Amino acid sequence: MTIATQPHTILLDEAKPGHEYDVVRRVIEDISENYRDQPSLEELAANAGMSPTALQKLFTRWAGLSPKGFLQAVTLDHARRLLASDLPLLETAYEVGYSGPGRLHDLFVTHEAMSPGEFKARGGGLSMRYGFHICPFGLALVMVTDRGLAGLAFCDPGSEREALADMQGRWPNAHHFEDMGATAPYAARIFDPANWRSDQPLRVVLIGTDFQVSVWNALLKIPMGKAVAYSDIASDIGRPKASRAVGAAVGANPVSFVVPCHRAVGKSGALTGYHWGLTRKRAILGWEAGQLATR
DNA sequence: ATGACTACCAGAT
DNA sequence: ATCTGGTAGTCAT
Repeated sequence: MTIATQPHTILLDEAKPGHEYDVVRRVIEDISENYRDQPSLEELAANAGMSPTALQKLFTRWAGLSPKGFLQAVTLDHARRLLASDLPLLETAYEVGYSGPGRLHDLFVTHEAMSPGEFKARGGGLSMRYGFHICPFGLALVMVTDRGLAGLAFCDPGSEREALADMQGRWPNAHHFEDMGATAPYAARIFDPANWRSDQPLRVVLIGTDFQVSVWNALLKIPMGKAVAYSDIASDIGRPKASRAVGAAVGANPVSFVVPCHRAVGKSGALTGYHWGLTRKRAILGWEAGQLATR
């Protein structure tokens, strides 16, 4: 069924990159609501209020993938294939310890977990610097400590307060202050694949319960372009029946995108949920497919 | 009590 | 043959 979208006129700032994702997001919503009847580029463009060629260009520049390609990349069948491919990969793939650097997540991440004591302190004695940055998926709220990246959240322009509250609530005892200068390099490093290099691994600090950390650790092992079922993660961490609890832990991941919680899907390949909005999950998955295709 | 889960069964298409 | 919806196990918060 087609939603009668108002002929919303975009008044200002159409060229700003932040608004680019706005357009893309609407198109993605459109696609995911109507993907069953294979909307044509013309229809999508009409709904978005722009010319087919303009949309084609914008979308492709954004995702590295045409709207059509994106449509396919986010399909159930596709997700199933990602799942089916090689499941043993979780067991074998990378050698990872809690401390040693390793090749994880094409982004190249070094991660360490905070001690249980530090976790219980709920951030006490920790300084968190934060900043908002435009990224391919809207606004990114980046939070860092002197030990590395501790938080990454998404939001749309206008809802910065909520995102910040959400994040700060996770470490209520920390000293939070804004410092875009400190966070900007992280944003640049994270969202531009050109900067994903092993010689400067991204330092990440995982702050959570033991169970959560083990789940996030498992997520870190999923390479780009692959997906894993919650139940697979459950088996991987040695609690085959805890898939539901795994879902909760995945959902609690404070470092979204970097810890690729978007690559966790239902056993059927269905995208079951995302703390920062299902549309965003689709966007990230589609964008990743585009990065792979362009590589 | 509550889920970003699953396996399973009954109807419906 | 498939899809949909409800149900009953499960387990860390």
